[in-house]
Amino acid sequence: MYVREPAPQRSARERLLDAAERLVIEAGASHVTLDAVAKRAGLSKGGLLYHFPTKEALLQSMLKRHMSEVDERVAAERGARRARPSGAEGLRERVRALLELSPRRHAAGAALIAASADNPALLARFRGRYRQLVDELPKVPRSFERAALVLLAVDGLLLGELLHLSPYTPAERARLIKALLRSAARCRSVR
Amino acid sequence: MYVREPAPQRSARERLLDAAERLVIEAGASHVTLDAVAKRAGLSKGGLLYHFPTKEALLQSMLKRHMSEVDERVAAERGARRARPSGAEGLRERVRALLELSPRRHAAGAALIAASADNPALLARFRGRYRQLVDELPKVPRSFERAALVLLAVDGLLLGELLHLSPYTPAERARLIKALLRSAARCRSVR
DNA sequence: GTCTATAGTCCGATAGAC
DNA sequence: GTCTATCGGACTATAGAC
Repeated sequence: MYVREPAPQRSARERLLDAAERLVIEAGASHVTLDAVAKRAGLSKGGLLYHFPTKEALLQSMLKRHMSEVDERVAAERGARRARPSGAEGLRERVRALLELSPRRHAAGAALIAASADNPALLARFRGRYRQLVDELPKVPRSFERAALVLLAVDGLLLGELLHLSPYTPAERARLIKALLRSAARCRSVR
Repeated sequence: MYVREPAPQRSARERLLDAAERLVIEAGASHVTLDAVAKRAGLSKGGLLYHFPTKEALLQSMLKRHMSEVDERVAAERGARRARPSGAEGLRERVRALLELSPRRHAAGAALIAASADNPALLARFRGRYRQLVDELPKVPRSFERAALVLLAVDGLLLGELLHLSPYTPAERARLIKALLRSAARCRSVR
């Protein structure tokens, strides 16, 4: 006798988060309405609101799941090399992990930020996570700027693409990413 | 006899654009409603819609005016030095001009992008302007990446601040801007 | 847990008086 | 040119049946 299937298929909750994520990526923040999300997940609006009592709760869960997935990806990248690097060493790995994230994950993160754009509470969570990253940067006068500039350029690239105002061709983008990784690697020695 | 006052005071049209700009900066994109803009300009919604037949027309005019003002600022910076620089030389001046723009102008630009976030037509105009900038960058393999990375970092800083997810302290920000200008200046010689 | 129905709000836009 | 009044639609959220 079996215990009723451990995880027969994705739970309704997860299907809702999937649907919302797909929507925010494909249609943009303004199209993430309760109706649209529920319809896409094959549920009614009432059904959605059972799992997420408010829209903010939905966004909050999307954000949380997204950050977990990015962390897992970074941890995987880290595991494949050496354990627990710190300072600028960690930066290189994080930049690599960030840039090698699937386009889908990029889009999700950036679009989520856009969707949270006028919700200070949601953004605070994101900002806090970012601050942790900055605190791991080397403190030495020149190294800090070097490392932070790499981070800023990554932001510029990803946010620019989210907002559809990046004018770079795929070829140019590839060159930029290579340069970014080179730059991040160069930071290591200046630690 | 006088020709009915050349420009007695700001026209209703300009007052509307001012009001909309103040709103998008202070309250965020989602608060730029026709009602709110009209009220802030001391007009009714009907009055507003006489000058701007649709909301998109309003945003379009805001964008146009904003880009004109930035261009004027860059031209001023340019005039104070030497005329018509090109390539990476132009980059340094543009980066300087961009970074030295008033916080208000920064906020306006970034907030406008956010307000246009799901209007492809409006964004195309912005993207086109950006592409011109990229086309002025040096084409040489290493120089291009160097220069583009500076631009990307500027974007990252400004967009990050728009979205209120920049975690940098004012002191850190000042250090980053100095580093950015140094980096842009260094591009010149690699032309 | 999931549904339907609907309340209540706000938005962009139109119509027409002045 | 500017106003008031209002329409039609979309949104978040609630209430209550199943």
